[in-house]
Amino acid sequence: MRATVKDVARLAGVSPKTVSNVMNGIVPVSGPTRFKVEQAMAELDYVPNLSARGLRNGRSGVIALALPDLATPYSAEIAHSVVEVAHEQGWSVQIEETGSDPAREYELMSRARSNLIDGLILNPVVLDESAVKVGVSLPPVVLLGEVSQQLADRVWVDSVAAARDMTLALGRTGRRRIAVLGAAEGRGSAAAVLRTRGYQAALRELGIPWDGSLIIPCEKWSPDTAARALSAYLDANPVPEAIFCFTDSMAIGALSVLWKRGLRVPDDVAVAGFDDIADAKYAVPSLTTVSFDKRRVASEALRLLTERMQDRDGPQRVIAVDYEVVERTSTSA
Amino acid sequence: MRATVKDVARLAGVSPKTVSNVMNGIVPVSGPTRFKVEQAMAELDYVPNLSARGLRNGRSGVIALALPDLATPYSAEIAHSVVEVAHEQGWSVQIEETGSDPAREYELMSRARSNLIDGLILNPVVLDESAVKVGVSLPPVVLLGEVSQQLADRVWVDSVAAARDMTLALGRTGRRRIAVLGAAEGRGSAAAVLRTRGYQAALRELGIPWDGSLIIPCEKWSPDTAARALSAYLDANPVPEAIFCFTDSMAIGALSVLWKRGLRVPDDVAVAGFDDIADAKYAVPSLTTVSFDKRRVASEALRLLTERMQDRDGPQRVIAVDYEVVERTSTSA
DNA sequence: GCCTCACATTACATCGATGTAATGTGTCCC
DNA sequence: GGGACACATTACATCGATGTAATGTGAGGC
Repeated sequence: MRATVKDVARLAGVSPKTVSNVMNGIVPVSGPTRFKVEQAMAELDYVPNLSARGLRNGRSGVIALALPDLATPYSAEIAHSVVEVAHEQGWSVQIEETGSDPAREYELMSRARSNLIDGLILNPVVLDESAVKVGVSLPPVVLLGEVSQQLADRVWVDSVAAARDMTLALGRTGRRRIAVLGAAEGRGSAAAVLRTRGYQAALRELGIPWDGSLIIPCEKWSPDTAARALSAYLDANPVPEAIFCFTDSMAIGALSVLWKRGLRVPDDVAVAGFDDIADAKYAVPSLTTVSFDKRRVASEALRLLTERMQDRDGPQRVIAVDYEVVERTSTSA
Repeated sequence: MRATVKDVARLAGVSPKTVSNVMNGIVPVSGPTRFKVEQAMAELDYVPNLSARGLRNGRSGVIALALPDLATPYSAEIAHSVVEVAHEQGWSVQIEETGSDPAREYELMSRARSNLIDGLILNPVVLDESAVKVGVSLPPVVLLGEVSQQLADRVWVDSVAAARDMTLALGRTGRRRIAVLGAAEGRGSAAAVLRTRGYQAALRELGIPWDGSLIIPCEKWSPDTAARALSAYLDANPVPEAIFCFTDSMAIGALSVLWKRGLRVPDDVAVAGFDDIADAKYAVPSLTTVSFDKRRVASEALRLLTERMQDRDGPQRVIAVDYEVVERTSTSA
């Protein structure tokens, strides 16, 4: 049987509350007593029961992180950063996958209200108006990424500006027939809409007329679907001078397709991505992309979240994380 | 204030226990009563407090998954599968990173004993003798991957056989100067030792004499370190006919280095990996690798874990997951 | 020697859900 | 009509840690 505070107290010859005081360190405990208690804890190999503590305190020390799909490198890197930063601050992280399913996002909200979780960092995909209902008593929530409505605290990278900068960078290398892969077709994700918007803005600045045939839609932002979409596109259209993929994962799929077709990157066509995942640097050829500090995203998200736990009714805040266009071989002139 | 069973009971005009009975469905509840209770729950937007339930039941419905580094594609895919399978069975997953640090593995064990977690799936790196102490009352644990000692239930892929098969496959394409990248130098990870052993076995079968200069050590199994290690190696040694990388991540680093040096894959040198991560198929050129079903790994691990929770003293079990050598462009003749 | 004051420690209640054992409410049968 | 029996429901205790308020213990001052 597991030892409890009671057992420790009995062995140390003190009351349970004193044991608790030793652990928490808020109420002062005299030296000798503390020593006795600590020895008893060690002897019994005492581990506090966090369910009981959570029940009593109303806090569990666990936050949830909800991502669309952990297997994608982008999500994985974000998860890595969040887990790392959270651990440094004494939090545990429970991971949930939403699979782009709004129902899961609802489910998570109620899970977060079940007191096993003190807060939620949510990277929504379809969300927008769906899950985060206004008026319902929400747990502390921080959103990651682009969301059209302002529903909760949020950490993001300015997709419009970044996509614009990337398109301008492609333009500077002299390429004019710049395609985008992953654009929003009808109601797409917020990120797709915004990145498309930045792309359009850049075209205007570059004096390049809008050409709808350079918009390559792609429903899922994975290498598989990107590869299929690009392949189908190339079957029916001339090769663009550049392809701006809305994520690095898609760019990796694109590079693979281009290579298989004997098209040389960057000589025949330039390729750019977004996110700067770890493998971008090791793509063949190394991938030009929009880079930002994922650890910073994680630490800002956690900061907003913990501050929100303190002050449930404070004003909503939005943190924009800096980005940078990193030009590598895949777009060299 | 959050509603509790008491509030629901009052509104429904029944006792708290009846509310509990409705939720759990073990004790029968008459139709009308059940209806009243359900309506009261809906009206109050009742969400059960899982800390309290966990305290009472001794189970939290949460398992922990500990991986060396979530950001690596391999870990990410495993995490994805575990989270997915666990969710299907009603479990939540708390993720921890060990960063190859045995201290973290200890910490996890005690965390798992703190009742916030019902069990632990651990992918150890250095572990071996370190963390899982015999004789200490352990929580239910399932180990993933290669471990030299038999300490707990385990799910693995037979690294010796797989490495042997891969090496034989490389030999069949006529290549004889087969290097390995990531081999164990001194006390390496269990996987490194076993894969090296399989490689050696294959060489003997192929009648290729052992050549120590073809062993390229690499302390961390990341693209970065692999790229650096291979680069340094190529500065000082002739180009091998094939490079068997002990993980796909390393292979991706290797492909990048080879491409930068103008060495053509597979014409000048073949490259093979291990794990069949999602990007292997989209590498340039597509990567030959050892493939296995990660979802199967996850479901077997979860099965062993839940069965272990039922029967803490049952015999230890080991599940070997099938693998397959998938030959892609990077090793074609 | 007595009273005060500070401080460490204790007894008890509490967090919310649920198992146990007892109570209540019917139905069925002789 | 009365007794037995099934079944739904209830009162109470419990899981383990901790806040509250009260108690105990000592030192220090007159």
